[in-house]
Amino acid sequence: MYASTTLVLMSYHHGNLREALLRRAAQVIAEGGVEAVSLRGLARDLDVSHAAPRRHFADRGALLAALAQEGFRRSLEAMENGAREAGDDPIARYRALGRSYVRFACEDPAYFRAINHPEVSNLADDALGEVKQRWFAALREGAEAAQQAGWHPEADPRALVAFSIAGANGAAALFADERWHDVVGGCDAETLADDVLDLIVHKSRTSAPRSTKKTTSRRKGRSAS
Amino acid sequence: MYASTTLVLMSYHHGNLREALLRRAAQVIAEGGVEAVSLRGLARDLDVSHAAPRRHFADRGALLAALAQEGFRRSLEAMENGAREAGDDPIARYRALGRSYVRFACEDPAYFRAINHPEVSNLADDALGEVKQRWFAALREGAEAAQQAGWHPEADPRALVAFSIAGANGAAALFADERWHDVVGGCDAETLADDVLDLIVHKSRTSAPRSTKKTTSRRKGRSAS
DNA sequence: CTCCCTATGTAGCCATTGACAACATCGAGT
DNA sequence: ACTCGATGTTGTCAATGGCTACATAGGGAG
Repeated sequence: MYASTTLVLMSYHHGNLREALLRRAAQVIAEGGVEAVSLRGLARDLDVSHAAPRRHFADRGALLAALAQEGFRRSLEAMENGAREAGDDPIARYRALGRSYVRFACEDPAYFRAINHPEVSNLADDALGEVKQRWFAALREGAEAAQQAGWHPEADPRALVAFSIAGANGAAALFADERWHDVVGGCDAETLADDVLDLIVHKSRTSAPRSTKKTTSRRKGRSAS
Repeated sequence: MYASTTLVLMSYHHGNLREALLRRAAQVIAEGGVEAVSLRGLARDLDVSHAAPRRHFADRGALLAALAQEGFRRSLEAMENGAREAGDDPIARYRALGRSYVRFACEDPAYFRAINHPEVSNLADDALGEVKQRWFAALREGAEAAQQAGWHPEADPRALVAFSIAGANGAAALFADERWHDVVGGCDAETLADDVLDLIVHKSRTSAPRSTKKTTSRRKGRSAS
């Protein structure tokens, strides 16, 4: 459980409370949503006083902002890795970008929720804003490259980006949010996600007409509510 | 301001507190988001005691659920009207369905937020669940009809519905959420929404290749942040 | 007409939470 | 050895949700 990085001095008060808070907060979000995160609750869980978190986060919003920032970083990393593995075709890369985002949302709902929670979106946090901009830039660049490679050449580039974000976020929410569990219930999330992504970024479909798809052997959880 | 239905007896304690609470709550959401809604705050705004709302809503969640229910009703009504006006072509009707939803989200962000707030999504409210099911059914039926009319005939119907919901909700969020104001800032929301909808439900494009579009003379607000 | 009963609103209470201030302690650098 | 900054602790306050007991208005039964 304690795979911490730099030989934590557990002798002192706590060690690295900041990281512990973020970790625990992510757990809490995964279990009960962003609403379930309370500074005092985290403090209790970590056996520190109720005011200890304040030394690391000015208020609840700051903690959520840090969490969202981490979420953007992770998701961006996943998206870049996905695009890299997808090869050179810009359209395939862009599809992989989106697919990686959806996968990230499914595998780490906590960070996805942190990113997309309205309470977090309204925060004015410089560091968070900066990461968000980078995230958005990656998407925009991917969309532009894909368009130049022939993806919806006639469309307004801004609409393409909006469409992509809308689709990707919507698809991700479909699987990561409690909200849709009953709607998509009973489906294999991986296959469904692939199909939805195909509808967003028309795959070069050289292989099969959907159903002989077998890229989907990772996991099938999160389908039955 | 008091266009109430059944001759309210203002002599008594308040009249129809329930409706007043819902109305005021919608205002508060529009101004400060769902988080800003507090039972006591509403009670203060309406000059009743802090426990009065409890006579009409068991708890905060019940009020939000009622609000979301109203939101689903309104949005469904808007969508059905939009589809009706769109004529007979199932694809055009489906596009109008989505377009109406996005327009609803832009014009009445309060209800859109109430519908989509994670805190509300997790509520177990029977009436709300029932309306949500009807909303979803309308979308599914529209998607099925559109598919039979030639929209993505090769796709998995479930993926089509998921794609539609994802796209519509994502697009709506793009315009109704604070979150994306900086991203879509500077664009004309109506045109952008039309373009995004075109990307979701490929319009029968008999008119022009995008830009001579002039269906968009309603309003242009909500583009500059 | 009076009495009771239900719907609705009120007043008071308590636990939880976020936020703040004052104080305590560890440990590093002078 | 002393000081000081970083980190935690205790105490406090206001706001909130939720609960219970109480009040009041008005309608219906006798």
